[in-house]
Amino acid sequence: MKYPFKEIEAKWQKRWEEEGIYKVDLSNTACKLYALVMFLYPSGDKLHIGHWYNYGPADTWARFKRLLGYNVFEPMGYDAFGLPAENYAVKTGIHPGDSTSANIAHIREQLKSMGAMYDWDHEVNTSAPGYYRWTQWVFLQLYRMGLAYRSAAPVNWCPSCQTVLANEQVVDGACERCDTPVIQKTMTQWFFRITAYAEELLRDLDKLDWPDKTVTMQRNWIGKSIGVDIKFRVKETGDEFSVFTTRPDTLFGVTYVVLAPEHPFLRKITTPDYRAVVSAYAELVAHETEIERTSTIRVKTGVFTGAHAINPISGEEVPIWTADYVLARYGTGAVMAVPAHDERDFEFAKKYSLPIRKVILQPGTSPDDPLEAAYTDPGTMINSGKYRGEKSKAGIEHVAEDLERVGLGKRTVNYRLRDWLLSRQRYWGAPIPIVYCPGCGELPVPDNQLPVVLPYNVDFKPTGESPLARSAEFVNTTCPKCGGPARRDVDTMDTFVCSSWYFLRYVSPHLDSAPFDRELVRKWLPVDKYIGGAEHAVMHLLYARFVTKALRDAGWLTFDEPFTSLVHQGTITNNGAKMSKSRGNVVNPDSFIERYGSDTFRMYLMFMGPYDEGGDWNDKGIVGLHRFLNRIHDMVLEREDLLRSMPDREMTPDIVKSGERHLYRKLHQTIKKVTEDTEAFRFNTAVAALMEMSNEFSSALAAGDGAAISPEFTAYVIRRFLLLLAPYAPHLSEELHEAIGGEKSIFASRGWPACDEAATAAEAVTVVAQVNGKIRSKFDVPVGEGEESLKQRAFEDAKVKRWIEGKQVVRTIVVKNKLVNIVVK
RNA sequence: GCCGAAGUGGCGGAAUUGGUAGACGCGCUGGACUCAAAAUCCAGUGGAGCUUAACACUCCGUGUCGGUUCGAGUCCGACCUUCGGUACCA
Repeated sequence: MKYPFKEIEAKWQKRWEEEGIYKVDLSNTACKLYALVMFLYPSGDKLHIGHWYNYGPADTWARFKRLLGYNVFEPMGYDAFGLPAENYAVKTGIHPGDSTSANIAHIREQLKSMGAMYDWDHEVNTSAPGYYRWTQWVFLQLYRMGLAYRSAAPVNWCPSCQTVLANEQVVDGACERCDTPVIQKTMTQWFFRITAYAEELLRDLDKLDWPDKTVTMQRNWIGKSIGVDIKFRVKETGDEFSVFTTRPDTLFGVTYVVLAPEHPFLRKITTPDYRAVVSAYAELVAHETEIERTSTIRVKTGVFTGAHAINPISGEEVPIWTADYVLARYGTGAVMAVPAHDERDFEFAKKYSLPIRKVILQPGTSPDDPLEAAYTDPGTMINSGKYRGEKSKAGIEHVAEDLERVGLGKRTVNYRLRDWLLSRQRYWGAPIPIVYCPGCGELPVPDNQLPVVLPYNVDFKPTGESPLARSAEFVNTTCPKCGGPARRDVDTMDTFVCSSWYFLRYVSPHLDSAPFDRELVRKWLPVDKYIGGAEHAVMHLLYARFVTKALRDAGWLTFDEPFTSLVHQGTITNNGAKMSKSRGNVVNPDSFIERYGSDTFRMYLMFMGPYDEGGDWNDKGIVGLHRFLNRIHDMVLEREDLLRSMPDREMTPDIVKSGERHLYRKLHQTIKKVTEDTEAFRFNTAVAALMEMSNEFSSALAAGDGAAISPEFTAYVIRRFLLLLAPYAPHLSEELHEAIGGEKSIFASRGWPACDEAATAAEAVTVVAQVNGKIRSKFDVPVGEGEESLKQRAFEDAKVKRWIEGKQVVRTIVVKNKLVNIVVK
C-alpha cells in the first residue's frame, strides 16, 4: 500500500504555517545560524529540477542544524529584474512587471509544496520599489566613495535592431533575432571600481571556508601579476609608450614590440605608407571576439606600422607592429616581444620572419644550441650586456631597479580583473539614480528622493536608445541642486548589483528607513552557510564580496566577507546540457511531487549522487526512495499502539539483550554516519546509511517474529531513526513522530540523537591475504589482532600455501586490520 | 583558446585518503502470494572461463596510453571525451 503522502504533506505544511514554527526570532542570537540559498531568478514561469536540487538538500541541512539546536534563519526571495523577462515582454507584449509577479506567485506556491523552513515574513523581491530604492542607495554609496564612474566602453550592437545585445544574444557574431553581423560600438557606461579592491579580494580568499576550486577560480580571475612598466620611445615621432612585462630579464631579447589594434597611439605613430594597412587591420580585428583573439591555437595575425621603438636598455631599434593577440585593456595595451622566451611571440616571429634572439639560457643547454621552441622558464641571462650570467630571478630585480633609477621603468602590479560595467540600456532594472543638470552637471539623486521609480508605461521595444529615454515623465526632472530642469540617467543597473547586497536585506526586508537594520546585521551576518551553483563561482560571488567591502569602508558594515562558508550544488543537466528555458530542456518537478510527494522527491535528489557534482537528470531510481519511505511508514504504523505505550528511555550496551546488541551498534554507527555526512553535505551516503539501518532492523524484527527484540528496544531504535530521517523526509517523520506519541513538532524537539561512540567500533574484521598483490584468501579476526599473529595465519592458510609453495618468500607486508601481502619469487 | 571540474556494472552511484572495487538504490532474472495482474516479500545479478545439484576455482576489469609501488579507482606524466565559467543569461 502506498502511504498517503498527499494528505500527510498538506497536513504538515498547513500546521507548520499555522503554528509559525519556522518564524525566526532574530533577537535570539544564541546559536544563530544564517543558512542562505542563492535566491531565485523567476525568469521562466516555474521552478525546475535545478532549483529543487539547490533548495531541497539545503533545507535538509538547515533542518539538521535546527535539530542540533541552532536558531536557523533560512529566507527566500526573488532576483526579479533582468533580461529574460524583458525579452519575453518584447516577444509577447506582456509587461515584465506583470509576468514577473505572476511567476513569483506561482513559484511561491511551488516552494511551499517543497516544505522548506523558509520564513516567509522575510521574503524579498528586487524589482519592488521598496527593495530597489536601496539598490540605488548602494549605488550612491559607491558613487560618493568615488567607486562609481562613467567611461567609454565597447558594447555589442546590432545595426539592424538598433540595440545593445547581451553576449548570449550574439550567435556566431550575428544578432540572434535578425542575423545581422554584430559590431562593437563605443558608448559611455557606468563602472564600479572593483579593481581598487583587487588586492583585498585576493588576500581575503584565505579567510574563507570555500571550495578550493572556487577560491582558485577567483584567484585566477583576479589574475595578479607583478612586473614592470617599461618605457619605449618611438624613433620617428619621439612619443613614449609603456609595455608591461613580468620578465624584464628578457629585455635584451626584444626584437619587436606590439601595440594593440585599439591602442590610442597607434594612429599617431603609424608612418604614412602604412596607414591604410594598419587601419584596415584594426577594423578587421574589431569584429573578433576576445576568445578568438587570445586563442593559443589560432594563427596570429598582425601588421607592421612602419615605426620603430628604441629599447630603453640597449638602445636598439626594433619595429613596432600591431597584432590581435595584444589586448588594449590588459596591462598597457602594448607588449615587448621576446620570441625566444614567449610562446605567442615565438609563433608570431616565425610567421613574420622576425628575429629570435636567445637571452635566457636553459639549464643544461649551450648558448649555441638551436632554439626549437620558446623557452619560458627561468635560466641564466646571456647576450644581455652587463647582466650576463645573472639568474632570471636576480636579473628581474636588477633590470627593474636600473630602469627605475633612470626613469624608464616602474615596478607595477597588474590585474586581469577589470572594473565592473554595470549600466544597461534596458528597461527592466533599477534606474541609475543620477541626474544631469545643464548648469550643475552630473549629480546624485539625494537619498530622500529615492527610489527613482521605474515607470510602468514605457515602450520597451528596442529602438536604439535606453527605453527609459523615451519616457518624458521619467527623463524630465528638476535638478536637486538648483531646482532647474534636468534629465535623469536613462540606464538601469546590472542585476548583479541587486544580488550583491540582498543577504543584508533579508534580516529586515520591510524596513523603509534604511537598507537594513544595522543591529540585526551586526548580529546575524555574515552568512554562515551559503549554498548555490558553481556557475556563480566568479562573478556574483566576487561582486557580492566587493560590495560588502565597499559598504564596510563606508561605515555600514563591520565584517569583511559576506559568506563565511560556501557550498556549491552541482549542475543538473538534461541530455547533457544545463537546463534552461532557451534550450528547452527544463524538467518540471511538479509531476513527480504529484506522484511521489515532496519527501520522496527531495530525498531522491539527495540520493542521486554527490551534492556538489550534480549530473544528468534521470528519474529511474525515484521509485526506490518511495519504496523506502513506504516501508518506514508501514513499519512504524504496524506497531503504532505498542510504540506509543513505550516510554522513551536511553539504553546502553549493558542493558540491551544479546539479540539486540548488533542493532544497537548499527544504530549508533548510523547516527555517526548520518551526522557526519549531513554536516558535510554528503547526503547520498547518509541516505544509504539510513537504508542499511532500516534493512537490518526490519530483517531482525522479521527473523524471530520480533521475539529477540523487546518492544522497549524497538521504540528506542525507531524514535532515533525518525529523528535521523526528519531532515530528509520532514513531512513523513512528523506524521510518524506524532503517531507514536510525539506531542510537539519533531523540529521543536531539538533532539538530534547522541552517538555512543564506543559502541560503534566493529568487533571483528576481515583481513585479506595476498600473494604478490593478488588476493588469495580472507579470514575474520578480532579487531586489533597483532601483526605476527596475522602473518602466521596467512602462512598457515591452505589457499595461500598453494600460491607460495616452492617459491622464495622475498618480503611480507602486514597492515593491521587490513591485509597480509606475501611477495614471492 | 584560457580558467575550473568530472569520467567506476545495463543505469544513478559507493570505496575511513595507497590496502577486500562495485555499499545503497534502480533495472533485470527466478521464486512466493494471487483466478490473474499490480503492489509487496524472498533469492540472484561486473565480464569471461571452468566445473556444477551445489560449494569452489581461474583470468580480466574503474575513459586511453605510459610510469611509481609489495600493492593504484586513489599518486605522477601525456592524451581523449563531457560539463561549468569566460566579464550584457543569472
